[in-house]
Amino acid sequence: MAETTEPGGPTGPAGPEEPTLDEQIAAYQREFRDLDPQVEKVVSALGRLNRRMNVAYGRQVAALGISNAEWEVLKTLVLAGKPYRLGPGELAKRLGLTPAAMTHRIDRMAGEGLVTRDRDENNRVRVIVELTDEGRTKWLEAMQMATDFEEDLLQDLTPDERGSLGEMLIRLLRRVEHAQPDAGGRLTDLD
Amino acid sequence: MAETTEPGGPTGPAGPEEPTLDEQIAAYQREFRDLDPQVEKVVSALGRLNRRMNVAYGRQVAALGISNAEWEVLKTLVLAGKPYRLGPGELAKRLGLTPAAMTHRIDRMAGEGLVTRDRDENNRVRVIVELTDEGRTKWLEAMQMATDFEEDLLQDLTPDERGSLGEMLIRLLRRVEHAQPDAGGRLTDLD
DNA sequence: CCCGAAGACTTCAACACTAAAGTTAGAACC
DNA sequence: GGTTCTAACTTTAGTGTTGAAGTCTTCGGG
Repeated sequence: MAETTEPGGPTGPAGPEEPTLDEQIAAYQREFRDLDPQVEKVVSALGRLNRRMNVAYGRQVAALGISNAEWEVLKTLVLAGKPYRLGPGELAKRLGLTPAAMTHRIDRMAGEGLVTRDRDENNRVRVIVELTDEGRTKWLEAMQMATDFEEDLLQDLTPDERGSLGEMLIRLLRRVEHAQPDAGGRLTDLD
Repeated sequence: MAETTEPGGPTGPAGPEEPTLDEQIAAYQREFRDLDPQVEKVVSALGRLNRRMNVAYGRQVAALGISNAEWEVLKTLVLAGKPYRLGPGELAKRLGLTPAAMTHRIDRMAGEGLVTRDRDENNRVRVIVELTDEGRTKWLEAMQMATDFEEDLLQDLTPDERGSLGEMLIRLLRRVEHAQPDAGGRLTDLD
């Protein structure tokens, strides 16, 4: 059964493999004349790196029986600090999803015992989502796995390199935040 | 109507705002003793940066009347090179989604005239998805917007900095790829 | 007081994606 | 040259998300 999907050459060693980063940039340059390879290299590497990292995180937390999406909620609640409470609206805003999606996500997580959902007694319009002890434990386990992974990931960089990498990324972040006052961008994934 | 969701202090200026990157790292350190702030800074900045960038891309291509998902398909076909053809299975693999999802995505895009879908006459099990002229034009327009944006994003970095940033990212990429032989990680988003 | 308006969710309908089962065309074997 | 295997898609059922409409509480006048 032939190779995979090659309509071209008979035995070309350059099959329709997924291109490496360098191949990809070369291909873009062929198709799009005024492309700065250095810029493209940074941007493409950023994108790929993030994608692989998210896959890795997903697998790790799956081992704990939670989804990446649930982990995001746990992180957000922990970041809010004791007593680990936030309303659905605020959670939705921070996670970058709609209130409707948040409602369902909280349903699930409450069913699994990771959070509780109660009406605010002082203002019965509001709802309070609070992390349970079980939820906090899950967060801790996931956090341990994540930091181990991250430490390993940066292993090849010297402390100086880590510093300058972080500094440059923050500069880019500032730039993109400045260019984007905010607006309703949906796209999941937190850090 | 009060602030937003503050059960704590009466007028604390530190409301439940979305934390800045530094606040976030400080919060994690409070909750998780053995956290390396430098590592966390890199990882968190990476995550945030990518999220904002994806939102930005999404808005730009939306102005052209296509979704981020559709743009990924266009990019993948262009990367395949002339005659801009790939099978649904190969597309699915490169985009990180299931063949089933690919089927529907191609349906839509064929309906919009961005691609054509035909059976391979030499092997009628296979299907060939090919970019139309309109699809290629859309890609070009999107590419122009994307590169303008990327160029602007990196504006504050010197050529040397761009080079070392790219080099470090690629080192990280290699490490994460090495640690992840591949496996079936789903998570969309391409570069 | 009672009424209208605003705020904070929740519900509903439509859509996109995944996992698993189904379909159909070539390949391999005897 | 028919049976079985495999590959490449498509279909189906179930989950998660969005956008819009609906519900319920609280606030602000008249």
